[in-house]
Amino acid sequence: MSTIGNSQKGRKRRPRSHARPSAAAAALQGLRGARMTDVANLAKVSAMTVSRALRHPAIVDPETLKRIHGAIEATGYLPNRIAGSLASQRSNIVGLIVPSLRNSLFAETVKGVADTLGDAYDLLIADSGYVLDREEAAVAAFLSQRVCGIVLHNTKHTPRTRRMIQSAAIPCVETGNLVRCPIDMAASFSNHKAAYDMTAYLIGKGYKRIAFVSLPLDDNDRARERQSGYLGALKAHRRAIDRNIILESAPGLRGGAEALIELMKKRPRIDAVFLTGDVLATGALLEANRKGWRVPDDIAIAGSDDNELQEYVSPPLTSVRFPRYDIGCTAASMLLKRIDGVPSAERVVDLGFQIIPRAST
Amino acid sequence: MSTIGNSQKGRKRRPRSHARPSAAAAALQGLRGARMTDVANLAKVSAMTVSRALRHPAIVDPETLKRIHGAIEATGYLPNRIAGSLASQRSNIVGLIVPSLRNSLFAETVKGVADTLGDAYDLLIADSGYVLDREEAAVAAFLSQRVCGIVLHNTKHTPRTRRMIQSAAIPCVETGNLVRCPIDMAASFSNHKAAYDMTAYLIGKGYKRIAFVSLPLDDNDRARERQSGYLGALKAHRRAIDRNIILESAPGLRGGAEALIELMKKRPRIDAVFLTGDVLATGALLEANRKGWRVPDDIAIAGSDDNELQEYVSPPLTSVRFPRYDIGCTAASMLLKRIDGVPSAERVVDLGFQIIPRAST
DNA sequence: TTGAAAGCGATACCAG
DNA sequence: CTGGTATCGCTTTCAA
Repeated sequence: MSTIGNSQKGRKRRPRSHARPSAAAAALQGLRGARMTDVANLAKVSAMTVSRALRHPAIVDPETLKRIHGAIEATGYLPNRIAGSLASQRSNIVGLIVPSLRNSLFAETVKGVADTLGDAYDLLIADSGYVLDREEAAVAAFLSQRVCGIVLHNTKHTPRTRRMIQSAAIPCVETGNLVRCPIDMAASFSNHKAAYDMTAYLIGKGYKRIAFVSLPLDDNDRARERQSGYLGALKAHRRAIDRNIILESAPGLRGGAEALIELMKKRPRIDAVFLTGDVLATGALLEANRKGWRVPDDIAIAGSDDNELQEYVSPPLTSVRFPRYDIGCTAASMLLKRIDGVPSAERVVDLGFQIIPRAST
Repeated sequence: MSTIGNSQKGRKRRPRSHARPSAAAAALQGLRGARMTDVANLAKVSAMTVSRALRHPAIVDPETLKRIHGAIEATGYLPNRIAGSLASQRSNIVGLIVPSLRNSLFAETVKGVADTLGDAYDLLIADSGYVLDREEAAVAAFLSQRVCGIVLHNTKHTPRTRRMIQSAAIPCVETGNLVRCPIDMAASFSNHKAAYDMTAYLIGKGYKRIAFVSLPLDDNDRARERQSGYLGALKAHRRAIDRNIILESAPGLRGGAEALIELMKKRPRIDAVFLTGDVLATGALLEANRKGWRVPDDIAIAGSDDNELQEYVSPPLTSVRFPRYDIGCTAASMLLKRIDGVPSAERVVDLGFQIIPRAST
């Protein structure tokens, strides 16, 4: 019957070790590690009511709500989502895997996803380094973390990756290429068609010998699609295909510059180059400027993945614009719809692309 | 006494709704949602032994281990880290907050963190949009998620942000600027000194009227530090300070281009500009090229955050190089050390920077 | 080297 | 509108 207070009810148990760094300090600050029960005791309600106050405030008495919020404030309570997720069997974490965190292309998509997810969801990110096995490992890690959805940039996967995601039965959107048979859903554009259209555009402008440069095709389904789009356009227009002017290049400005140099050395008769991927086209253009090769008179240059830089160089680059930010937004919103149980319209969404003609061709 | 099998022991309970999408299908595939108990039953051991097999294989009998791995394979078991984290009171998720996911500067640091964390930790990422209140919200979300450590790019925070992190008592590294009093730890370089040194370098090259352009100082401690470094160098060299040639610019190539135009219009007598932040310097250089202003004869241009592009434009840009990738690596490794209980050496690590003189000055 | 029991902190369900 | 109770799936502890 002490008159000291009823603090008894609040803190009991915790017999396992878990040594909290000084219960005294915690009490002093009234902050460290308050649990829902602590809030409940302070507000003279049950933990359940606190839980409701947080999740469905509308069905809680306004007065009660006020007391609870006061208690939350006083204790510095931060809900434990680990416990919440375990109990409710649902998490609010979305996983995203890109081939490279460095590449600012992907940053656009990441930003679209993050913006669309908003405050209600958190974003787990991993980098597959363009390696399928690393993607698989990241997927396994994410599934262990029980993410509520996955966004993959890659559209080529190991069998186990597909199996794991399908078994987990969580929504998944692939964004790197418009695939016919997605694991689950896809939001993207057709790399094949983009390359086809750009090549056709160059042919239409009257260029006779058009070279093609991309990143290495190995494990890179996007690059592969683009090369096949280029080849398709040549065939459709009955142009000869010359394997000598089809290159795979290292990434970076230097990669593009070196590719151009090689092409000009080997086959001076080419009159146009389409460099797709990374910043290859910009690298080539800057190199042409340095060498004094006139663009487009000596050599026309077209790029892809349009950005502010391609618009600002001289001459500005003809390019294909991909809606990467929108793709991120769309991917996230497809995920959210599924999570919210909205009957899904389409599983594969084509966001298209746009050829931007400029002075370099 | 059925002779059908002992599958009885495996699947019982689960009376709450949680309707798993068809237990039959699950059984068929033998995959969906196996729990540790299921693995244990199949391997004829207790769940505890499975747990040990996963976490401390060395202390489990090799034969037992083999059976357990077989069972894991057969069931497609993926450990549930939510449950694991709740039980062990520790998570393996690190949280990272950058001002902008779009900016490739930050991508370097993100990559450094991700690479260093390796497979044992997952990375939660948020974007504060350069707004302190959004940083605070992200920190609250991360703490709710019970991250085991936090990396912040910002070094200016709301009081509540600091309080939350300190109360949570988890390791935290700030990376955007070398702060004297970090919340916990810091790994960075001095923005002040970098700007000071670059300004002094320009003075040493004989430039008389040096303009300064940065991103808006508002809520941006890095930009603030850089401006003060510039001012400090001018003072130290007894140069007059002219507020008319100190600009805050919008980001992007366009921002840099417009800043240069404004400076040339207003004060044609300036002979050098130091543009720091984003891609401002590159934008200015490209604009100078377009306008036919000779660099460095008409106007010298220096930048910061050196990258491949600054090296490739003509003339190549004098710049300051920041070790952003290393900063990410260092930040992550400081976090890991603390998590592993390694007695921490220094709380603040200065990674330095490097002035790269090129033809633009 | 292995197992049984008791939590971790929240939520679902049902009763009041 | 509110509370009691039984889990969620794993790890800690302690005993065998």
